[in-house]
Amino acid sequence: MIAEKSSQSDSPSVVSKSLPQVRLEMVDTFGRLAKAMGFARSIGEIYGLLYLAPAPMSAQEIGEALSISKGSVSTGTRQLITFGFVHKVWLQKERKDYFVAELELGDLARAAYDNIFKVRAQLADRSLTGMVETLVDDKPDMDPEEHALIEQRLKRLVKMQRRAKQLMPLIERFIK
Amino acid sequence: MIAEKSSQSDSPSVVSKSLPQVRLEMVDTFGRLAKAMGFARSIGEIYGLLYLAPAPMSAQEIGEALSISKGSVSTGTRQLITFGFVHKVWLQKERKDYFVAELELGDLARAAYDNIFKVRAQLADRSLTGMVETLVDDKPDMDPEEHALIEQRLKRLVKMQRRAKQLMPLIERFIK
DNA sequence: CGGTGTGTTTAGTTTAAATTAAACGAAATA
DNA sequence: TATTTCGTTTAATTTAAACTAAACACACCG
Repeated sequence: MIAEKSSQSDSPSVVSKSLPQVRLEMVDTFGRLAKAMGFARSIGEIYGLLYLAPAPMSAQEIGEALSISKGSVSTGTRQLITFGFVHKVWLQKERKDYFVAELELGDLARAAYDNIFKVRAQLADRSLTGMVETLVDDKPDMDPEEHALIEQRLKRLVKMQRRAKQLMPLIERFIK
Repeated sequence: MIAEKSSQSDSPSVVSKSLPQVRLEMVDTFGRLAKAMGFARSIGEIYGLLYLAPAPMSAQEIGEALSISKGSVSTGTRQLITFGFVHKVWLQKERKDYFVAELELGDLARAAYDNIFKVRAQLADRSLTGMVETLVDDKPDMDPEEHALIEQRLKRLVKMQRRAKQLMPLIERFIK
């Protein structure tokens, strides 16, 4: 038999108050999305949970809703906060932290852009520069033809990177 | 009979011909990049190897240069080919496949865009649509206030997605 | 037909990452 | 000060992904 909707009284192993289907789907969707972007699934799930929450949620509530541990909630929320996807709120008199999803889509996109795309672009930039330098060092020991070929291909990459850099402010204008 | 390559000058445990430093760096850089984008590191390494290769490389050569197994080379090259980053060539009379990196930067960017970004966008699209439908199903059992709130937030997402869609042709124009 | 040189697939192993449980620490409460 | 209640951190476990070795399949050649 499958999940009886409303048994007279709640049996012990049943989740205290199960979420509506939409919210479960949102949790799942953001969980997948996070994973696709190289983050832990739970990070996405927490955000998905908070995104449709009618009120700020405590760490404990989050853990129970998603069946994950205190520790995971702690590290997950911390990450989300540093990325700017979530913020803490303090409810009157309460000792607990409460969490709220950042809904402002512009802010969200910008945070993602700054923290992920831009950083990666810089890293790529640096290593490309490094390779150009290395090629100079390698030159003496290298077949001249191979050297020329590699030089030419590195130049391609530099060119591509320049193009990407042109694209960036364009995107920035769009999402800010 | 297992003929070792040529007994004259090769010591057995030494890699047949070690790559110049630049090429090693390229392998490493693309390996990292791939990992950062959620792919297996080896995928990136294969591409990095081929990108600076003076000639098409066989599966065996790739495996030896990167010290990875036949199987990894096989699955790696397959992925790269389906993404359009690499293609096979047949050298005259040879039975083996040889691999070449796709150098055309436009093609590369387009392939990445089509195969990764666009696909993800479509997936997100579909699940969002699904959630809107689910919300309709959920409505009867749901607190009207919560329903309204969720509806409003789903609408935000839809709006954001519409913006993202506007951005896409812009990017396409740029990279094609 | 074998036999040889390929590429692919599969089952099992290894490695890396995410998650948890438990210890710890800090603040509030009495 | 002792106690409770959170939140964070650490060590250990679990889970997932990548990788390998070996079996398999296919084409070609004798």
